[in-house]
Amino acid sequence: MKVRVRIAPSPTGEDLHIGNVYTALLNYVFAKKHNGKFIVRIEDTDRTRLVEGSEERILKSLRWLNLIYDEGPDIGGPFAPYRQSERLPLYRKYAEELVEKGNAYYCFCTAERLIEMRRTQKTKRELPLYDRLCRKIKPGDGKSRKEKEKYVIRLKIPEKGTTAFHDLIRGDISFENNLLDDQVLLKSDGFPTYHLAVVVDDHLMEISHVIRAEDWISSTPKHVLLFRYFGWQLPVFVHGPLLRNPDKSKLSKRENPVWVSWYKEEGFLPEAILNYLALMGWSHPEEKDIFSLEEFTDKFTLEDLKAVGPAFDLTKLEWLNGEYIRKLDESELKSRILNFYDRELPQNIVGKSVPLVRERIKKLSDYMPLCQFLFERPEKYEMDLKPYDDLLKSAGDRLKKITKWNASEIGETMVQFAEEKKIKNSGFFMVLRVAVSGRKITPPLNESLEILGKKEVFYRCQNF
RNA sequence: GCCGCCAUCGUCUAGUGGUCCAGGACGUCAGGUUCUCAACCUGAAAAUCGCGGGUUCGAUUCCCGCUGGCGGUACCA
Repeated sequence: MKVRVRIAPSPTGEDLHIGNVYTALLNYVFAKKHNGKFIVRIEDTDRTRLVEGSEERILKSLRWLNLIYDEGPDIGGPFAPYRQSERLPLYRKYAEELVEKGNAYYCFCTAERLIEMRRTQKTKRELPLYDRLCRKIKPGDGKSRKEKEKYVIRLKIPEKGTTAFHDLIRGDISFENNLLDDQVLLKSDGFPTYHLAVVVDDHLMEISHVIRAEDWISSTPKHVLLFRYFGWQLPVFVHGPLLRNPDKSKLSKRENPVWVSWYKEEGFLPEAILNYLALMGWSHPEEKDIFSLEEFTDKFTLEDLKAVGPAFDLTKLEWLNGEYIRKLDESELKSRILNFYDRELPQNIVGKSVPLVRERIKKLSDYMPLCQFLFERPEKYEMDLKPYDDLLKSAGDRLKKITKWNASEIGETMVQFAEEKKIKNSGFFMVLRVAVSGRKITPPLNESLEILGKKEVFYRCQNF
């Protein structure tokens, strides 16, 4: 079977949601593994929730993450367009076809009636389903009424029986038909609902595997019914776990950063994010925690995916990110840092500082707090330096005399100096550190002084 | 409420009838190293395998029930 999978983000948020990244990763990896196609389809059928620029940012984030898609709204493909708002006539056509076949019907109920209906259902403790009033309208009457009245098209759910489907990781799942709602397929604004659009497009785009999160399980029977009514072949359904907040609720922006842009701004590396996500619901056969996307692709199988919703743990992501930073070679890390801070930083200083910070930062954003003093003189000092005025000045004088300005010379000189002054190394180095950087936590001192240069160090020993 | 999915250390997970008084990783704690902080090394604590029944010579592993968590229940996706 030709493998074609898709992700279907809706442009209703600030950016790509990290939960969508997870689903995208599963789809991407599955496609790559089977030499299939990974497709992005934008599901922009809800005009009320549409967010300006969202689609653009979603696509940009996918690229940033290196989840490169083969077909999509901006790059086209054999089944274009890949934006549902540009496929409207299609959905109408198929919805009408269903009405024609008797598997769907026009509904003229107003929003007010539906609200009222649900209210009574609630008080009578009945199921909150559409009462199927318009299902009784004769087909001919429906056809003529729709010419002058606002209407939607609803799916006709069988009154009896069950609708079942097979999920690749959860097995057989079945639902009683009498618990299913006569779902709206075509809204009164002419846009399809997700349910219609997803089925039509998945079929038309020849999607072989529908890999999505588990919150779609309960609407899958409606999709199955649609596939059947149309006489189309069912894709393989795979419902992965839903990422959770620490309290185990569905991952939300209230409790967790969810937008990819946040992770980018925080200095997480795309490869670390993907590696971390790969650990959700799946584990490497050799119990490895760190592996590349290629290796993940090689070892991954959908069947091994667990159905439990894992909690998203930023702490572990940070650790993993640190591991990835340490694996980067110096020039690569240098350019990532330079890239991360859009403002102009002196390349040579960043380059020299890289070996000093590589083991000290977990995120790219950790760089500046640690290295700011290499670029500008400290404004504040985390320690009162008054008592050490003389000490620092004479240390400055001593440093000035060094002819070969390098870390080891500086180190030896300072150790000797501390000895002469009968101060403990650790105490002395701390005073010097704060004088030069303003901070108690810095990269190794000698190397930092080397980078700063003799003149600047001398200056900072005199002025604080 | 109803329907559905799920259930191993705090978190991510391994394991599947005996080799598991449950293994790894993050985190935590202690120690080592050290000019600070990291990194690194060593070690420790941490899961009566949600509870109760079965099946079995034997269940974390199979079955049932319960409980709990989560999801769905829209002219949102």
